[in-house]
Amino acid sequence: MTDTSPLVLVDGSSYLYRAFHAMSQADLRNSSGQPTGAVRGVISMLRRLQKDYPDSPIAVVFDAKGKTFRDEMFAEYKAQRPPMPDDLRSQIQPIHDIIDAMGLPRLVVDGVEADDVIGTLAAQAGAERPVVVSTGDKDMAQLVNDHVTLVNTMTDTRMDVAGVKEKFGIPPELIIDYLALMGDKVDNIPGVAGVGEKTALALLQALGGLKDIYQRLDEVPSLSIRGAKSLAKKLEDSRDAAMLSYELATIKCDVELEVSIAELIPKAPDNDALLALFSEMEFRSWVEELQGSEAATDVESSKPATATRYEVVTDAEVFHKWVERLAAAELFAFDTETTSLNYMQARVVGVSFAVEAGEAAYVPFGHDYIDAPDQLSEEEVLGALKPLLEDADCAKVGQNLKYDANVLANHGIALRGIADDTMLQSYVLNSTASRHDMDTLALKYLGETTVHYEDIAGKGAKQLSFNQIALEQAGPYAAEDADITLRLHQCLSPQLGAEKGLNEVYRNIELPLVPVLSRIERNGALISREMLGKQSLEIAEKLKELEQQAYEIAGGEFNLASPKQLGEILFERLEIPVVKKTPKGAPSTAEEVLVELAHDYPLPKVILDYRGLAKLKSTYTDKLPQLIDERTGRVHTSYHQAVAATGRLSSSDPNLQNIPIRSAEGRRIRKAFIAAEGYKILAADYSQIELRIMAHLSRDEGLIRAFKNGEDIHRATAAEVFGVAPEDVSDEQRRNAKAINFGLIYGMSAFGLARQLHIGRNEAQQYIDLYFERYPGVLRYMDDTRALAAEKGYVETLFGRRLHLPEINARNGQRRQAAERTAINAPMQGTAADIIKNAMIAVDRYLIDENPDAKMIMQVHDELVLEVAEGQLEQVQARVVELMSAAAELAIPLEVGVGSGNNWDEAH
DNA sequence: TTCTCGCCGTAC
DNA sequence: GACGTACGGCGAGAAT
Repeated sequence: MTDTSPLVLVDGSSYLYRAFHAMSQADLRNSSGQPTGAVRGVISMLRRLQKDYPDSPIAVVFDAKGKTFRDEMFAEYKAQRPPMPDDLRSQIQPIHDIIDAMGLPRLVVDGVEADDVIGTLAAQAGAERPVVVSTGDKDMAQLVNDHVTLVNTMTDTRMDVAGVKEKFGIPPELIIDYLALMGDKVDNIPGVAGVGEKTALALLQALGGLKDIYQRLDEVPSLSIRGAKSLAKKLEDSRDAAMLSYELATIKCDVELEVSIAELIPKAPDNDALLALFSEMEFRSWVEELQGSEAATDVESSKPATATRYEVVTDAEVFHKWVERLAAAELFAFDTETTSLNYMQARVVGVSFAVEAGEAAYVPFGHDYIDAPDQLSEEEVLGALKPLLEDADCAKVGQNLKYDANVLANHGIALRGIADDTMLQSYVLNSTASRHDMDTLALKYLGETTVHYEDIAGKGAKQLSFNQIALEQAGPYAAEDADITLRLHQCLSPQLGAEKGLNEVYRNIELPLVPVLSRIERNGALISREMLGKQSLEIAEKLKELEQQAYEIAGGEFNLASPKQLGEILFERLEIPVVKKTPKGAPSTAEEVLVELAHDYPLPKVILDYRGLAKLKSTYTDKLPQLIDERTGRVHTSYHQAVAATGRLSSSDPNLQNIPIRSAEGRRIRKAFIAAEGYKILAADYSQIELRIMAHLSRDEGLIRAFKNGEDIHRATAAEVFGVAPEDVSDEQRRNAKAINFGLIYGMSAFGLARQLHIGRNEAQQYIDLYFERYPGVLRYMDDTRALAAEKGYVETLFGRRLHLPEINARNGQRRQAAERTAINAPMQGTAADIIKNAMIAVDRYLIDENPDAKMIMQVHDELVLEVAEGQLEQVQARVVELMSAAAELAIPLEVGVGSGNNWDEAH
């Protein structure tokens, strides 16, 4: 604890109301119906404050029950306030309990309001130490001075003296006068009748405080204020009310308190109590966090926090000492700082390292703000590091090293020797956790609050790039990244090592995939700007026509892209019956609804066509060309390896995994994914991989037989379910069987199937019953999976990847059922993901070892896309199919379909 | 002007 | 309400 850590005073009552109203839309409740929104809001705000001011004394202040001195002063004070809603009242006790368990001092003083307690404590702190008042109440601005700042933790805004002047147009000293003139409807402070915000401000700016205004009443009529003539009389009439309002609005700063600031030190949290309270409220992520960090906090409390030694290295001798140290180390953590998040454009401007926990260095070489100190040169730093970074035997750990590998490649450095990646360690340990970024992991596993990038770089339009950040700030931030990475590694490696299956997924699949993905990303996909541009223009023409048609039918113009406006036109003006509603109760205009309405009305068809084309244009034909890299002429997606809970990759900027294929106009976009001169696009995809996995996992004889015989699986299913010979299966029967097959993979219910097939629920249930009768192994597998999930709390893929299902035993039926559906789907989707990842590693190794003129350019869940020199097409194609088929040993063959052509569409 | 949320639609 | 996993564009309303 230092003397300069600010005293933090939290206006609990103001947050209580604000959180309640902010969260009321969502109507959060736990499964026993207890409302929890305000609890969550208030507690998350306190957690943020704790993180922001870890060493500060703190008080969380609430209004006392019963009358206050203001009520004695003015009987009508706050008389207009409606009684506290029951849903809020019932949340107060839990909030108090949680605050106590968090170890935070909680204050309630009879006869006064929270504001007054806060004002008094702020006054007591005086100039001794800075005070931060956390509140959502603007009235508190009167407390602001050189030592006191206001923070609204819900909106993350701060207000100091200058901030008050900016926001209100007057200094803090005049805030009470301002409130007295204006009055306050909510608190029933009368103010001066007829004076609102504008007039109050003008008066204060022209004449000074309330007393001055009343002394200079004669000057009022000549002021250039609207209604100045009658204003003096209004003021005169309300003189008493104004004086009373002034008293009411004044925060009392001399309340007698039984505690002193020195006593406002947070205690260690009672984690057991917290766990029970969070569990009761069903705050899942906080429960998880507590459970995950138990080990960490235990360790922490038993020994003092390690002091950190972070240095900025600008001296050649010191730098080379570090390099020697890195070379001699068994393992080191490192991180690059760069100019951009775009890995193709980013330049490295500094590198940080850590060898021992708590100690780290940042070596800048590209910071170029005004008056930046002298730094070592890029050549000297990267030149000395290159041998280490490229040495496969020199073990390194990082957080999301794919990014570092990509940017180092921009400097001609090929990163090797990736011993561990903490992001992937965290992901494999618990893929259900929502984020695996370093800040989150540091808090979760180390109990450390890290410096956030936004803290030092700002945010929004005025965000600085890293090379513009002063070394005083950049150094500790960058060094901390390396230090935290190393410490995370020390924490996560043993956890992973203790789980054989998880460790294998991590070692054999995720880690080796990193350099493979890096290469695919950097290879990029060649797309034709011309073709997409032409398509955009043509679509624009068609959209214009459709728009005109829509206006004619609707009898007026409206925004076709607005579901709200469209809903009004369709269901109010045209009086078309509402088929379905959105979860929020608005009439749905979703595709399936419009398709149905299109039978009977002309407008829905036009809207459907419009939407389809507008989507293609904005998301694809307009957007993709913007993402072409200037130098390579290609688009370079980012594959995310720690996002999808099932183990799949995801892709963004651009997302290459949802390029259209189902419509002709959509396929035109695939035609724009072309091969370079002399090359062809090769696309290889697994056929029915998830159903094959289901056959393998369930060991169902019928399903296995069908796949072994190479049958058309949907036709075979139809033959079984509908009791006809395979050759007699009608198109409709096959279509229905296909829907059943997909539905099974997704854990679909009879209701879902009925909706999909537009049949009755009973009929759908009959299909499902028949299916399970014909494929009893599948039924057994599904039952077993649900049971196992409920018992263990997770499900596994064939390769041992785990997916945690915290809600599998939820009392809330809807949530539990959702978890059960995930339990059914995840082993199949996840095993498929494991398999194609294995295949990618194998194909990559083949491309490197045998060096054909070919490269992988895309992965789309069950498909690999390569760009291959024409002369080597057949050879590469054969090998890719072979390697993909051999990526897993199942009870049935893994069939791979393959095609090639001048573009992605032709390759299908 | 910028941010967040809901809705919708694309892929596998 | 009711079918799993993603990403992303747009409108609308809130915050600024």
